[in-house]
Amino acid sequence: MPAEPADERRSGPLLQHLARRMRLRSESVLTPLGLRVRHLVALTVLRDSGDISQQGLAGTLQIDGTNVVGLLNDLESAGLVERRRSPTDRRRHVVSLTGAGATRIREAECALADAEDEVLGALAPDERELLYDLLRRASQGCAPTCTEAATESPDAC
Amino acid sequence: MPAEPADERRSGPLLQHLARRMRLRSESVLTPLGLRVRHLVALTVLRDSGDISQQGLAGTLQIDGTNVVGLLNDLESAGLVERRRSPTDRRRHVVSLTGAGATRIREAECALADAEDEVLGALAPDERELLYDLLRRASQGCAPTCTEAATESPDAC
DNA sequence: TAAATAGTTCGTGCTACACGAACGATCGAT
DNA sequence: ATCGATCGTTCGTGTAGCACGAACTATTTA
Repeated sequence: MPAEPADERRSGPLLQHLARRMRLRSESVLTPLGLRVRHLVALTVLRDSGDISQQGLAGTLQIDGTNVVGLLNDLESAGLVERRRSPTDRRRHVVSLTGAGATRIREAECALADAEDEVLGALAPDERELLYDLLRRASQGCAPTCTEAATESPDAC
Repeated sequence: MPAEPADERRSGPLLQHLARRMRLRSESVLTPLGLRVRHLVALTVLRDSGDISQQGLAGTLQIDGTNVVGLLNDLESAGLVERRRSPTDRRRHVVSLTGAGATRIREAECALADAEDEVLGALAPDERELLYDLLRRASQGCAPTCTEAATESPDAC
């Protein structure tokens, strides 16, 4: 047998696992704030990527455009985001975070402290910060639409 | 207003976001291997945490015990895991990864290379390795059952 | 003017799960 | 030896998240 038993460890399954645990923990905490997890995900994306069209948001969140409508209806009726018509293309809506939205995100993040403590309890504070930084950069890296990368597939496995 | 606008950045939403992207990307790749994402998550947990009861697996995966049965039925009929009665408590099933299961994980991880490249494309190879290490340690940290921590809630936010 | 595009609304269907009930096998306590 | 609790199993039911398609309006582009 070969010495190395194929060191092909992928983050995918671990990401799924931790995300599930985090989601279950977060839901009960977020409910009193009138938010679902997906709302907070959308708000966070919006905060990190700035103004964006609904189509762009659908691409980033990887959800169907028709479902973006309902998601934004929730957030807009709560005053957390704003839909303005794009001046350059009046078909488009430019979605942006409001001041209230930014505040609500901070409140939610604060409320999530316990959930994060439970799920990431094994990590030291500086490690959690490192994790956050990696996740944020990975998230922004494929922000606009990764879908365009579907063509290239240099599978050298 | 205070100088610091509350630097309460949480990893939760980013975890959800990236996990979703990763899951969507992974599904099509895993299908030819006869696996769903949740199967690979279970196998990975099983590999990392060693033998475990079904109840313990339900706690770690945070899914209902009745659904663990079906999940393990899939994996066992594919020869990837084994159910043996515990010698100390014959009510229990001790679930363990088989050699074929370990092999299949490696195959799956290999096949997931493209998906990971797309989702984590913004990270350098050593950063991805770092991310994997953090995720794995966080995952193992709350392995047995975090549920016991539900009682304590020293919310000092 | 015609065709394509962004967003909206509605309906349909699928999948993942939670949850409860009922059952057999087994353990623990009495 | 008996009884209640526990583990795993099977079945059924319900719900939530989403994808997908159709039809429509407003707008841009060819």
